Amino acid sequence: MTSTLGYAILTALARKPRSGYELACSMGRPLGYFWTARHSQIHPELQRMVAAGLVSFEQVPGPGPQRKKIYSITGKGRDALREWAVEPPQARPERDELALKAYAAWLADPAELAKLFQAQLEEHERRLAAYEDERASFAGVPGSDSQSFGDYAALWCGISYENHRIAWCRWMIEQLGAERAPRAASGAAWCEM
Amino acid sequence: MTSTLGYAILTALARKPRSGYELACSMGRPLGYFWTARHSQIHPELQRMVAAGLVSFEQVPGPGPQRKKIYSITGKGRDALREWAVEPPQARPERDELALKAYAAWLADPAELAKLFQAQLEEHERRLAAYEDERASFAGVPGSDSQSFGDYAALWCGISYENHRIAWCRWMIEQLGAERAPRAASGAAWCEM
DNA sequence: AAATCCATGTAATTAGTTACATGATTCG
DNA sequence: CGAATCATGTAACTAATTACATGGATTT
Repeated sequence: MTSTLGYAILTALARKPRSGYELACSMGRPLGYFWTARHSQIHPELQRMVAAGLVSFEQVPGPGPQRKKIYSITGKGRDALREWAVEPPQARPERDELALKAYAAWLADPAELAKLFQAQLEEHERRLAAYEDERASFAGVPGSDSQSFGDYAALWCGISYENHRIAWCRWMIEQLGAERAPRAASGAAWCEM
Repeated sequence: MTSTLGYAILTALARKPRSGYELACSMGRPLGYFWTARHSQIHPELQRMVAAGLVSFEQVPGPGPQRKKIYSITGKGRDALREWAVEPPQARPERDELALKAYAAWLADPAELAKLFQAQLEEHERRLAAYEDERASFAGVPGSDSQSFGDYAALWCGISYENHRIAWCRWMIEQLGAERAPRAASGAAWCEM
């Protein structure tokens, strides 16, 4: 019915009403970890969704030229979101530029590539630490019918993903460091996390 | 210099010369696992890259209206690829529709959502099995200066990713099955793979 | 006074998908 | 003889980014 961005907006509005600005810049934690959009994409999308009856808005006198709009999800929007949530995701092909660089690793300078993977590793370690901090604020797994279950489930996914990425970066750095030295297949340790 | 698609094409042509058709449909294993494009995107890109001197082509009498073109990477193309390989990847924001659905899980029907994650789980298990098959054809880790190191590195990434995804899907199914029953935080087993 | 934040929009461009268009060869 | 495969291209459209444009309120 709407684009995936539309549903991303609906998941945010289902939690609490927001302005387009808030949607755009608080497309940081946790939503921004798995879906992002700029305000230039969000504002037109909100207009379409108002026209489709999925969201409504209310003008409030916020700063700026007095034209702050607070958007809320409508009953129709909530129904659409509920239906969408259980439909299979449209298989968007994975595009992983770092994997592509790894695929071309054999003709690159190993030391330079190792530096690149080191920087990526540190970035993923930073993200993992931030996710772990957030996880620490949960006392046990929320029930699957509670709002915070969504937060927790997405966080679980993020932590698992960062762990995978960290393991791969470490392995790459190790391999690139061990230039020319003969390597044994590391047996049971292969792909171990 | 070129788009990322251009570099994806160069990584393929650096291994062996190919026609546009072969590039398009053999953007299956292993390249297709982390970068894909349709022929309608590949043909114009090849034309641009010929103009930029990154690839060259040779007409050969293949089937069809005799106009099969075999593209090869040029010295300039190889240099560009070498440089690109060690540059930091442009952070393209992650867009994960399944994580988005998980984030909206609290207002969806748990049984239906579990079915969805079950289907995803099976898909990832199929892929993992295919990757493991490919991995079995390697006798140890190739040296980082050999062409097959690229294959192996990308495969490692793929296997690790599928393992992460499988673990998350299993956890989601478990949580969605345990409707309403009180859940203990599964302690040390949290996010365990 | 300048910078930053809050706030909303439009325009231009790039990337990517789907559909349209053509045509020879090979296999059943 | 029809379907699938090999082969190359263009056109239309959707999604997303970057840049342009405006302007009040708050902080330094």
